[in-house]
Amino acid sequence: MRIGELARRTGCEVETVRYYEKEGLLTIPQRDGSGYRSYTGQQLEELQFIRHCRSLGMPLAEIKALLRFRYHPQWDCAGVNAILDTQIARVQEQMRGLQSLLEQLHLLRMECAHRQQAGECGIMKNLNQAAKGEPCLCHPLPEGCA
Amino acid sequence: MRIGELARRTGCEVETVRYYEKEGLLTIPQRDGSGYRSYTGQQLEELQFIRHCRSLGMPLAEIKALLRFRYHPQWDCAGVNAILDTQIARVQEQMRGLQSLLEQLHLLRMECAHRQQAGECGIMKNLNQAAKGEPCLCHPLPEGCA
DNA sequence: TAGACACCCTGAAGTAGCTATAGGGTCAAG
DNA sequence: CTTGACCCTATAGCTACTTCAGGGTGTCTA
Ligand SMILES: [Zn+2]
Ligand SMILES: [Zn+2]
Ligand SMILES: [Zn+2]
Ligand SMILES: [Zn+2]
Repeated sequence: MRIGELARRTGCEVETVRYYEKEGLLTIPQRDGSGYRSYTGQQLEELQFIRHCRSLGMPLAEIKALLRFRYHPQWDCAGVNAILDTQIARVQEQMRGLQSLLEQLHLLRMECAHRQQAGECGIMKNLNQAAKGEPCLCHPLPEGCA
Repeated sequence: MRIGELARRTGCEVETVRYYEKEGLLTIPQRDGSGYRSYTGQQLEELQFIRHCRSLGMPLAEIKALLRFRYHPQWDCAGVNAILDTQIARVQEQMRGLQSLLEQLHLLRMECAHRQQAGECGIMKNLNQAAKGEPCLCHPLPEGCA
């Protein structure tokens, strides 16, 4: 099959497929008489493997590593588990960051209940205070306001 | 003060300061006899305002908008509130995404309890199944596995 | 007076994972 | 013989920086 059909079947863009090839994730395909890429069912599976891992938020470098385990089923899977654990830790870390961000934003948002002049707006007042080095409501920690 | 002191006082890198200037966030500073940038207390506050907003996860375009409200205190603050609401919605959206990602990763991770050959590893088996278009444990939805 | 060192300058490239654009070739249908 | 759908390469753009190459400035010391 050609690149368009491959893309349609996997739900990803043609440019993305070419990008994965350039990045060394997808096996280099054969070319037909017109110089068009020609893919096999193997490569369709390979691309679906990649997209599935991407949907789990994994970076391309780690997907590359997982593909190597796919091609070497006799290898010890400890590396696979490690990749998963790393990814879980990364996602947890990001969630912690977003959680505290959300709390800060909520605190800040509550400073303005109704429309008024920006100079009187509790949000702007708070941001301007913080700019002067004074304490702010959104970062009520001892050393806050990075 | 020169750029190094400004950077030290705000805890950001010299290159970041020059970057903000290039992006039109920081007021263009005076230059001294040697062509070095020379900053005032006003600009220190401006930079601290920017860094504070960045610590709330706001993109530079929205910080630019907030800076305009800072310089126009007579404007209606509805735009300020809208920026905050947008940012809160964005963070909530990201958290929802990460939350479901985390659940999927946990389900997948549980497929392998001990070291073995990658070909026998429950994680790899699951990923390979998904690559063939078969249902996977990490995406147990009707249409899952994007 | 020469060298060392800390600081400053510009401009360009690199990061992640694509997406989009420019400028062209291939092929079947009408 | 032209239209349209598809394909190709190479390059730039996106975010928010960081890093690097190559060079200038200013002060202190030997
Ligand atoms: Zn307000
Ligand atoms: Zn704050
Ligand atoms: Zn395993
Ligand atoms: Zn899945």
